[in-house]
Order: sequence, then structure tokens, then C-alpha cells
Amino acid sequence: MKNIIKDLIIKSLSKIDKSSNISIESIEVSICKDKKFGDFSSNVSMKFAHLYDLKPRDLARKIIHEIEENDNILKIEVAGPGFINFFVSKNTQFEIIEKILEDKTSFGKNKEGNNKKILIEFVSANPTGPLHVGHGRGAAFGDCLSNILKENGYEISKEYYVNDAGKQIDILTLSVLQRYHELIDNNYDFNYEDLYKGEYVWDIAAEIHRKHEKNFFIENLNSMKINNIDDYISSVKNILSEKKFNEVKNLAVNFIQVNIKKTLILSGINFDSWFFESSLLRDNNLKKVISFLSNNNHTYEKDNALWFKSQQIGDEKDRVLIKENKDHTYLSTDIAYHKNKVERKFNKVINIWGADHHGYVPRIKGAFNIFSKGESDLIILLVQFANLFRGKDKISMSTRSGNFITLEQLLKEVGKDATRFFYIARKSDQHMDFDIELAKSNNSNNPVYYIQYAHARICSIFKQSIENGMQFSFNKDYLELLSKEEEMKIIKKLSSYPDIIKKSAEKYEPHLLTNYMRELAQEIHSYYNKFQILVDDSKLRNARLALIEASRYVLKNSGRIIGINMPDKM
RNA sequence: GCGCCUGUAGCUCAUUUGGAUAGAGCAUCGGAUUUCUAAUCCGAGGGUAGUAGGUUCGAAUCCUACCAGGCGCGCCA
Repeated sequence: MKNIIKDLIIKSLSKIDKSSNISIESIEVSICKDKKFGDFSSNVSMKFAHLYDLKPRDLARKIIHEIEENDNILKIEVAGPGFINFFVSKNTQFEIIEKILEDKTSFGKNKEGNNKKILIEFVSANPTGPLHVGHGRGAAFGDCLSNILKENGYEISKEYYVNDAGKQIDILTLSVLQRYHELIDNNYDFNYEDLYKGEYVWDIAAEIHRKHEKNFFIENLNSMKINNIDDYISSVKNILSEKKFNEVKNLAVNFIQVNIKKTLILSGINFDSWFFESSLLRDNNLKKVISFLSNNNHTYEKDNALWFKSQQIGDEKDRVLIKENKDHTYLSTDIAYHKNKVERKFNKVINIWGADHHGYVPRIKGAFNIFSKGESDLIILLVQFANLFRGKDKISMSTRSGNFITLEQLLKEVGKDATRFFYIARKSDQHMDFDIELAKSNNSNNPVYYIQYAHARICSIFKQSIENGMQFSFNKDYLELLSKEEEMKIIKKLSSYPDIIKKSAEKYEPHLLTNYMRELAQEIHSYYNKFQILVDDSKLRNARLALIEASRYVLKNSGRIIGINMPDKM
């Protein structure tokens, strides 16, 4: 209907001025929230009045004067500063119910994406410990966004980048070895502060001890002089041998990764691919990328280090790629990773990062553009941290000390549905407070139960209808019996669902969908309380059943996208 | 100090890419179950949109300054 109106406006405009070159994309038509302004409204006359050298209201009048007759439109008015308001016939509005009942679970899908390929990378937490609640928001956001983009006809690949190389992993390995030695001989107690101290480190050490016994034991580790963590790492590597150190490393990383995957599955998230940082270091991959940059004049040498000319591609300053000690920096592998992303020929690449990485955005975007040469877009979406509350009490966390709530604990305590819903119910770039008590509560305070209850209620009515021998049978001719204000409100809400799907994809904002679900649920509850659905008049009854059945599909579909269950019974 | 993000009701947040009278929930107060699930509904109060300017038909939204908060500014990852 929106498109029909846009078309009418364009035609009218070209009648007023044959040379008009206003495109259909620039015509805005929106669904009115207040019914006194009609069903649809457009601001074209205010937007373009200056082009015609007219006052907005005068242009609006002209547009209306020239507009073609259309059976769907009852009347058109000029209002306020120059809005053109369209009043649509009821039968036209009822069409949406028919469409939903036809499309069922595919209602809302569109082909905007045109099967374009998108790589979306998210979570990508270092495998140095279990996922904690801080990772949860990015995880839920990335997964919901993926679902939304799929709904819009994009082909999505979800990827997790595993930082399985580098210093943090060495520190993890060392932490595990430390606990391992303590397990074997409790005289070993070298509490070095940089090491990971979470419970899970004990678990890994215990497993290694169980499987490999004293295979990695170093007799005099206790007496080793420790100046700094780097020396410590290299000494242990030397004594134990690089091979054995790597063996422990692999065992540790693998252990944690299994744990992370488990947590993600509990969150309802499946990744299509896992990309290992270590794969970038094999076969001289990284070297090739760096020589490519050097050959194309993107690097220079200074102070015995190799620098990336990141300033000329939008960064605040230049950055080091190869350190004085010949180690590569984190940035190097990240650039190599993004080169790889470009080579995989996606139409668009999306990264979801914690907001604390925002300073990192220009250099990666810059590097990406060097490789993609404009053939692909990199979009980096930042997700702010969530503060965790238990009622009024803020739960503070420190990661290194191991004193944090894991995502798994949260999922077990709150449940997958509420966890996902709460994480994405706010704009991602907005700080948010996550109240565990609220998410757990099963009363009206909790929007998840509120929405699910609306769905369950509808199911319950259908169950009742069957028990009472009032089986639903759809006949579109009965729909005109829907005349109550509440009914028309719900119809209007249902009509706007496809727009919400489209918009939440365009803006990368899943929270639009959670807001929508809440609003729809509210209208359903109000309607339910005010009117009897299962009335004796079978025509009216079937019309009402059609309305709530359509609502049910929309709830079900949006629930599928958000990743929350819509129960038939509660 | 420099850069990025944010500031909306007592609290948590929306506001359909600049639209019409800024809306929900919680909390507070008052009401509704002989009727399809009260995990629900109906009603009331509550606002100088951080402050001050600017841009235009029109600003919570865009620009500038200031105030307040978060984050980032390593040859760390």
C-alpha cells in the first residue's frame, strides 16, 4: 500500500511539473500513529516545496488535486504544516490479515538483500577463559542481527575469530602449568600476578594431569627467578621444550574452546566457521601480507621496527607491525585476517566489537580498504558493555582475578529467552543495565513473559474453540465485521511488521523488533480483556479468530528472529 | 590533554533516519476476575529532552560552545 501511495504521489508531481526528477526513493510515506491523521501520511510537500517555489500547504493541495483516483483510498487531506494524509478503505487494511494467514511463518521476509553475501564476525573472545556476561551482549546482538539480515534475504556466514596465538595464550599455558605443578606437589606455590586465576585453570590442569601424569613436570621450576612475564614464558619454553609447551597450549585452548562452544549452544548460537589466528602464521601467510603492504608503499622502517602508515588511511598515527624484537604485533595478524576476509569475496563484512575497541576502528577499516579497493564494505558495529545488577546491587567483576559471572551461569539462572531478549532490547551503542532479578521474574515486570503470555493466550483460545466445537474457518468476507478501535489498531500494527524487519536490518538495530513485540503483545492483551473472541455469531467469531491468528504468526516469527521460544501454554 | 560514544519522567529506556500534542514499562496511587489463563486489563499523577546559542516551514534528532558520565589514546592483546 505504501508503494501504491508513493507511486500516486510521483505521478501527481510529474503532472504538476513535467521536468520533475524526484525519485521514488526520496518519497517518504509513513504509517500514522494517530488515526486522526489517517492511515498513511507523507511529508513530500514540505520536503520539496522549495523546488516548486510554493508554500508546503499549497504544494500539498496541488498534489491532491492532481492525484489519480484509487479504489483503496477514501480521502486525502492536507494537515498541519503540509502533511498529506491518506485515509485507506477498511477492506484494503484487512488484506494484511489474509496475507499473513497465507504466508504464515514466512510473513515479514523480503528480498531486499538479494542473496548478497555477508560475513558477520562476533564474540571472538580470546580462548583464555570461559565467556562471561560481558561477552553475552555481543553474542546475542550478533546472532539476532544475523537472523534479521537473513529475514531480509541476505546470505549470512557467522564467524568466530579465535585468538589462539600470541602472548595471552602463552600466559594461559603458563597459568595451567603452574596449577599443574601445584597439583603434583603442593610445595609449588609461585603466585605470579599476571597469571590467570580462575577456577577453570585448575580444571584444565587437572585434566592434563589425569591424561598425561608427570609428562610436563619441571623439577626445579619453583626456584626459577622471575623478572617479567616474557622471560618467564621463554624460560619455561626452553626447559620444557617448545614442543611440549605447545602441547599444553593446545590442550588448554581446546579445553576452553569446547567450553565456549557449549555456552554458545546454550545461548542458541551456532557459528558457521571458526577462524584461527594460528592459521595466519602458517605457510608464511603473515609475511606475505606484510610484504604486500611494503611493496605498495604502506610501510616504512624506523627505530628497528616496521611501521604501518596508518595515519594516511585515517588513523591518528602510524602503528608498528613488526617490533624491534622481530615479533609481530596483534595488528599485523588482524590485518592479515581482514585481507583474508576480502579474499573470500563477500559483498559486505560486519564486525561486532566491544565499544572499548573503538580506537581500533580507523586502522582496520583503512587496512580493509587497501585490500578491497571499494569492492566490499566493512561495517564495524560497537556494542557497549552491560552493567550487571541483582536488583539494586551492581555486580562488579574483574576478569584477571577470575572473579566474574560466566555467561553460562547467567543462562542457567535466567534462561536463554530472557537473556537474549534483555541483551538486545536496548540500542547496542547505548550503555545498559541488565537486572538479573528482573530477567528472572515471571510477572508483568518481565517483558519476555508478557510477550510469551500473549502468544500462549491466543493458543489457548484456539484450543478452547476446538473443545467447544467452534473450529476456526477463514473467510475474508467476514473480516469487515472487525470494526472496533482495538481491532483496527492491531491490524495497523500487523501492517507495520514488514517495515520493522526492513528497518532493523538497515539500521542494524534488533531492538526495534523487541519494542515492536512488546507493543503488539500489549495490544493483544488489551483486546483480549475488552472483547470476547469466541462469540456465538460465527462470522464475527471467525473474523476475530483470523485477527488473533495473524497476530500469533507475527509473534511467532519475531520470536524466531530474536531467538526466543513462543510457548503454546504457560 | 586529545579522540570517540552518551545525557529524554523518581528508575530503565523508546521516539519509525528532521515531522504533527516527546511515548512505554517499572515504581507510586486508585479501580477491574459468575465470562476464552489476573503471568492480564483500565485510570491518575509525573517533562525547560544536560545548559546556552545556531541552522529551517519544523529540532530530542543536524551544527557550535560549555557542563557531566563512559571508553580509548603501547614496539599490550
